[in-house]
Amino acid sequence: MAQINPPLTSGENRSGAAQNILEVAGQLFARSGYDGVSINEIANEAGVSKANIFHHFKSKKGLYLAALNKACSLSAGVLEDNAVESSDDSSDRVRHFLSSHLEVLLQQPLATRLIQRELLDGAEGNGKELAEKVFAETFEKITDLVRDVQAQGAIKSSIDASLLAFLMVGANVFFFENRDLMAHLPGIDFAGAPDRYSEAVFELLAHGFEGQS
Amino acid sequence: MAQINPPLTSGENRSGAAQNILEVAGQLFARSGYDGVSINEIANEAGVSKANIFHHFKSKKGLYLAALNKACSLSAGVLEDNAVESSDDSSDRVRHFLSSHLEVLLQQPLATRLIQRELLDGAEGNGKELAEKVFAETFEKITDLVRDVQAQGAIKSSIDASLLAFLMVGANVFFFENRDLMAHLPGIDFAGAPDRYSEAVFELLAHGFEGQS
DNA sequence: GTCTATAGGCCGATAGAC
DNA sequence: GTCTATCGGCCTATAGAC
Repeated sequence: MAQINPPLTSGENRSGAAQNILEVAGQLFARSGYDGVSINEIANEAGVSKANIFHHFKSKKGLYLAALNKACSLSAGVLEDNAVESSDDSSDRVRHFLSSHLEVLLQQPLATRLIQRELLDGAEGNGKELAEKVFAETFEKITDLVRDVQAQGAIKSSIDASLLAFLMVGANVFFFENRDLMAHLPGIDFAGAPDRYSEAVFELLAHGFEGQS
Repeated sequence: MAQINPPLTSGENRSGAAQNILEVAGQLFARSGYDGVSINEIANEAGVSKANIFHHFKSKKGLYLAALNKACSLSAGVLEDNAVESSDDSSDRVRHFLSSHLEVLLQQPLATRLIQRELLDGAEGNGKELAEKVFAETFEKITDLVRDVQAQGAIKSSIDASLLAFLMVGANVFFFENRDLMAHLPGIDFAGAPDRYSEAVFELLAHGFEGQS
């Protein structure tokens, strides 16, 4: 299937110095947000001069968008091959998606955080559409998967596929966002254990909490 | 029951002008984050001079913390009376908590957003502990509720109460965070309908997606 | 309590040498 | 491509009149 939109660059066309700047900028933007980082800080951390940054990127916003672009490219690309392919028996595909989606989020915490941050405070017209596209694509992918499994009869036909997809993505994103906070909450035994979390979420979503077992 | 910690002030002890400043600051900080708002902007929006802000609040950070404090007070207080009290039959309490918790989030979008933002990018040592306390208290409240209902037999004993509580809070927070984005996603019919969302989430969590119904 | 005026510093961005 | 030096502006915060 051909790419329709211009491919996200993710920075591999740039010189070594530019790549270094881009990576450092991504880290700092993910940590502190666009307004919370100065070009000076990026320059110091990257070991280059401020002017050099403006040589490789036309403005602070341009640098930020390049970093966001790279993050979106990373985040969208990995899920592609990982989660939809396991064409075993039907309901295992849902289980597999849940765990590998969370794995993707956790393996690229900076990219995930940058995208989450952009969804939270992105001003309309900057990179927000980019982040929203990544979100929408993930969401549609899993909705399709749910509908597929549903057609095979392993998910009740009365279930709203969009809702189930939304809850699955939400469960994973919420885990990612609060993984540090969870660690010092009492009585949570899945805090540092995403695999156990994924499995427990699947069991709960599959069978529900009502009953006597 | 006596308050142990010093009560969150929520701003009602302040003069009219100070309250006005505090409210405007809360709105702008919620929208753009701490670094994304200047004292000048707050002063203009509030119709006072910059110096007047520093008369009522000792610093920008002090103003921010006051706004965060107010938001935490609002967010923690409302849930108190609203959700745990309905002592009807057991599993209805879970349903009721789900919908009224979401209602609280949506009725105070600025406070909710300010707290969510602080959880995302708060530097350790500013107001992050405050926001974490609000989160932790909500979480413990619902965990207790789940355990309670579980003891009455309406929730399987095999379910991890912490996990169910985590998922419920997460489902609501995720809805809140993405309610604007959802509106232009295809195939979501619960986008502008939190009540329908709450009910559907309850049904799914209660009975699961597996089966033939 | 509220204002105008201003201090002192860091900001994003540019000029120009090498 | 990389640097030093610098510009004009906006920032937080303060001084001091009223």
